[in-house]
Amino acid sequence: MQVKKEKTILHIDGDAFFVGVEMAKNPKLKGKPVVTGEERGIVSALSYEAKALGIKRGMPIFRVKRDFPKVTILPGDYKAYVQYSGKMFDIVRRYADDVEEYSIDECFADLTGIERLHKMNYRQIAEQIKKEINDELNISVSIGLAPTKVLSKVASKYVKPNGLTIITKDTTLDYLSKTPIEKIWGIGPKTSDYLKRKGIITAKDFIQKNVTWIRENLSKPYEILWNELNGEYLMKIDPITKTIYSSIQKTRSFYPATNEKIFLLSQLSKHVEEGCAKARYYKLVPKKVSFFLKTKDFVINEHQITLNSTTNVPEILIPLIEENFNKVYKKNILYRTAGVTFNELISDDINQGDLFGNNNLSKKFEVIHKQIDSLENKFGKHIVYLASTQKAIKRKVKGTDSDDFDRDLLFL
DNA sequence: TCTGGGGTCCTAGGACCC
DNA sequence: TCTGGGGTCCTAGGACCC
Repeated sequence: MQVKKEKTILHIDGDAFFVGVEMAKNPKLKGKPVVTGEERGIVSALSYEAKALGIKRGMPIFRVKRDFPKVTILPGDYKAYVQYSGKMFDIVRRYADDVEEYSIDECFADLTGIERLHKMNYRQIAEQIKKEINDELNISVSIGLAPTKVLSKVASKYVKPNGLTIITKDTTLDYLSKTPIEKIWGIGPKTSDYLKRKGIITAKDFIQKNVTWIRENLSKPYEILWNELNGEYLMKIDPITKTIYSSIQKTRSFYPATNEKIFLLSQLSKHVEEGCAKARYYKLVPKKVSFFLKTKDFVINEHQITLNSTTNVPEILIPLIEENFNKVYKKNILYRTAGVTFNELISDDINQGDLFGNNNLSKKFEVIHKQIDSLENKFGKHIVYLASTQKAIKRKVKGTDSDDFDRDLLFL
């Protein structure tokens, strides 16, 4: 019988990543309470010092200003975060060939078998990676090392910030007995409630169930999770850098909630324009487009449209949404969010058009939009937009970028 | 978690086919 | 005629993630 060689998977998680980068950019902020998210009106990331004061993610910025006047409030600098993220992953690639960029501040890497090459054991390699990230980028990360991806996520979370935790076959049970089931990657509120009702409180309780019980009570993804927690490597590292989206979504909430049809339609119109711009940027076209309204009570009403010809041109998509608007809209209900999603994106090059003759029109608009895109590149976002979007740009909306206003407008 | 915005993947059930 | 078994494709919707 062949014995499978145990894997060593590394997981790195940035510590309060966005503010970590802000502190690296401006070291004077180190050790101070700092939050980002000013431009959105809610806290999107916060330093450990800010956390200690009782500030939470999602807290309105005005409350932070009012209740914690000493806290530094910064707008998000997404470009910088992407840069730091890339540099962090590159440092990991000095040691491992297979690195999966999981999110802006997290990656997995397969370290299996590289000890000899680097003349260090796994702990030393992880320490070295951490040191290089600290020294070169001036940000702090937490690292987990374990035989599977799911266990490595448990490990990296176990000590934070600036932690390094190693879980082996022998110590798995011990760590999992101290990990509440809802902390496991892939087990959300619904499933953890369900499991708790069945008496499963910790991750150890979970892995001690037998496989038959898992199959009878849960769906397939949870069986994979169960195996991973039991040390069986099933979720592979996927080193392909994902530049291709399978969907693009644009949404915005507003306050107060409203049932004003014109306003909701113009919000959707704006989202379609932005979604189309993003799709064009990545040379993608959707096969399906859906839009939704979310009520004041957080109920989502959605409608999906299958396009008979793929297009990323708003002049074609917006009328379709207008036609179908009443399928989600009810007169007497107040809405708080509107959004648009482009589904089943395919590459623009293989977009062969259709048999219905829409394609020529689409192509004409495409030419115009390419020119607008390059104008916006030069002069900034929202210098040109459709008249149907006007209402969305003009009305002051909570959470809308302030630079949407007071621009010279050019109607199409 | 009193709830922002952008994503991925899985599943149940219906339509349709032989 | 209302009666099989089995397969595929599509859709809506749920659950989860950062």
